Amino acid sequence: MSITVIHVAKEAGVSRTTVSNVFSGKGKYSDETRDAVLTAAKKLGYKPNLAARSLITNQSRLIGLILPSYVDTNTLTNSPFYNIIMDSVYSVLRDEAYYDLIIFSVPYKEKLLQVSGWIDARNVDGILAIGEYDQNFLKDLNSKDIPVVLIDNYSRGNYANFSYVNSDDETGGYLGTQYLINKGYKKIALCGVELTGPLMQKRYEGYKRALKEAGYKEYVFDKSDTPFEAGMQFSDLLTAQQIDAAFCTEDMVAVGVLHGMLRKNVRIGRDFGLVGFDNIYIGQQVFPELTSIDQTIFEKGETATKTLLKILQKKTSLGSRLILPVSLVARESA
Amino acid sequence: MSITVIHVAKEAGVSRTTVSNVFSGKGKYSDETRDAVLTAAKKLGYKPNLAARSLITNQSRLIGLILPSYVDTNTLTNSPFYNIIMDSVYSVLRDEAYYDLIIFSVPYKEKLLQVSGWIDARNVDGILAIGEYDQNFLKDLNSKDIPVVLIDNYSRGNYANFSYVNSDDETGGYLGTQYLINKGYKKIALCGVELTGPLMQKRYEGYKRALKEAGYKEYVFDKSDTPFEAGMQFSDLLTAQQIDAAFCTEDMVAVGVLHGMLRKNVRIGRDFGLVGFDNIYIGQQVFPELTSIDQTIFEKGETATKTLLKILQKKTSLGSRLILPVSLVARESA
DNA sequence: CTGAAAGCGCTTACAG
DNA sequence: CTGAAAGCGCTTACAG
Repeated sequence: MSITVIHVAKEAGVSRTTVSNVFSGKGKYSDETRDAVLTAAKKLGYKPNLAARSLITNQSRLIGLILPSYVDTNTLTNSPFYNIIMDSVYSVLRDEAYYDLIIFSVPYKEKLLQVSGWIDARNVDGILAIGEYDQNFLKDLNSKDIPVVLIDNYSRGNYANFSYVNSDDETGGYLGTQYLINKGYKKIALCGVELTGPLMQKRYEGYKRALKEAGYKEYVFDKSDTPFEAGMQFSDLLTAQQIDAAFCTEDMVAVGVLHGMLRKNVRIGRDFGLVGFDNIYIGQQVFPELTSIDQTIFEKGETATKTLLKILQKKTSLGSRLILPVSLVARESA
Repeated sequence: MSITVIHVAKEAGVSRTTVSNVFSGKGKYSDETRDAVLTAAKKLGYKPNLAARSLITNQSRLIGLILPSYVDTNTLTNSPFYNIIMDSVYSVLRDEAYYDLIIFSVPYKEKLLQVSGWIDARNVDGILAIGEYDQNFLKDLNSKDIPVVLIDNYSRGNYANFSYVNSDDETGGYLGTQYLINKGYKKIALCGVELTGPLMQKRYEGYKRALKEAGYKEYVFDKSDTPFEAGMQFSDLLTAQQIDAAFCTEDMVAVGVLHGMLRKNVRIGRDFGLVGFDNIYIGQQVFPELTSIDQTIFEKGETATKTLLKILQKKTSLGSRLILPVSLVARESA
């Protein structure tokens, strides 16, 4: 037996309509009426039941966050990136409007259909999705008729319900590589994990452009492993081929390269130049500290969330494509 | 206009009661009936509306996860610990039962009341809470009449709806310190952040016990800062006082000490011994790698979630107090 | 197994 | 502003 509008109405001596109006901020009522309702509600410990409200308004006040994780189940553990995004999403949701966050992690491609079902069942109001997904899933998302904001997704196609927030990955690749060139390094490698993905391709393109301008040769190292492990293994290949600098497409790869190089007594920042991408905290915790491309992850998450909120509040329309600037943060590794 | 039980019933040629029974797995129906219902539902794209179901069953199939964060808003970003917990919670929820996860982060003490309201509004079925909270909030949680499983909470008191999952923190403190003693270090410091908290006190007690057995003197360093920053600053104090080893109550502090020491050209693992607590991944990513107390964080989250699920399924009762074992993982820093 | 009926707690027109 | 009424989509007895 929970406390409902009926009890509050009785206690406050008003109609349930008025109670409803006060709590939803709709309709008209005097200040005294509002106070009476609020006092009664407080006295009885009344909280509107969101499920009941959801049933009639067809709004759940729930935002779904979709995280990809094809490698293993430990998405958050292995990717500081996602943590920052979650923090930023949460900080906006908490401050700007009353929406709760519900997480849908996608560990295997086979689960995509299931995720789609979960979204329907919860009647989620809007979706935030990070990364790349296959076309069928995107088509499915788009067909749900709710706004979707994609972070770091480069898919093309006609998705009327999508908006996009990306970073200027190509410029990042260019800046990182150019920095190494300016520092005097000659044999500059690109190191990354699954470079075939569209996002990594952008960073790769930036690398190419900088090398081309300088007339340098490409050395590309790609591996399908956890970023840190891949980096460790790259360090063997890099020394074997007498490469003297590496631009890594993500910081965790750079941390792996750093670890491997230090183990070989290579003097990082002098005999070997290292630049990462992401500018996550671990880059400042390792020693020597990592030079990196800052992609303002927190702001990216904030921007995406605010975009979604604006669409939900009908203050803007769908279809925007934002590209956030990047910058180089020079530290000790190059 | 969404597809409801009525449409499915009509399509399958059965009653809505039967459709409901099939989807909830209750009542009796033949295999043919079930197939007919499922076929019709699939054809129409029917998904049960959880809000409607919730309204009548008074179950939301939602688990609330409460994370504390008094320092700043970036809970997840700064604490790899929480990420592992979230991954583990999610992995159990996904595999064992259909529950969705809804996150309630508590950035400021003033927001605790608000969190309480959110829990009520969403009619959450059960709660997972990490860390310490003030007594009023705990009392409030307990009064909600839903099961609560606390991780790393040492509060005493009569909370009928609580269950606890902890690690053997005292033993961890003992093992870490004893290891340094056995390695021949003489002046062994304890370094931590906000050591007055009950959890850190346990680790401190273990440190004390080991020192006492060896007849060594205590050197305690406590600071209220982010763990890494505190560690960096400890490194100055440690060298100034010619301490030759440190047991840190959390890995991130140890990483800070390590960074500071390396910057001073101290040979870690030889001239200075360093042991952390948590055994998070960063301990294997820094060089030299960190010796640490493994507190099986992932298993702790799994255990807590499974405990909650069992209580919800009435397969066990409330009030259990589990203490998970810890062990020392020797690496390079001591 | 079925079908009609009641009801979960709320919001939404609508006539006053 | 109020109050009676309908209805969101589901589940739950209950009589058959």
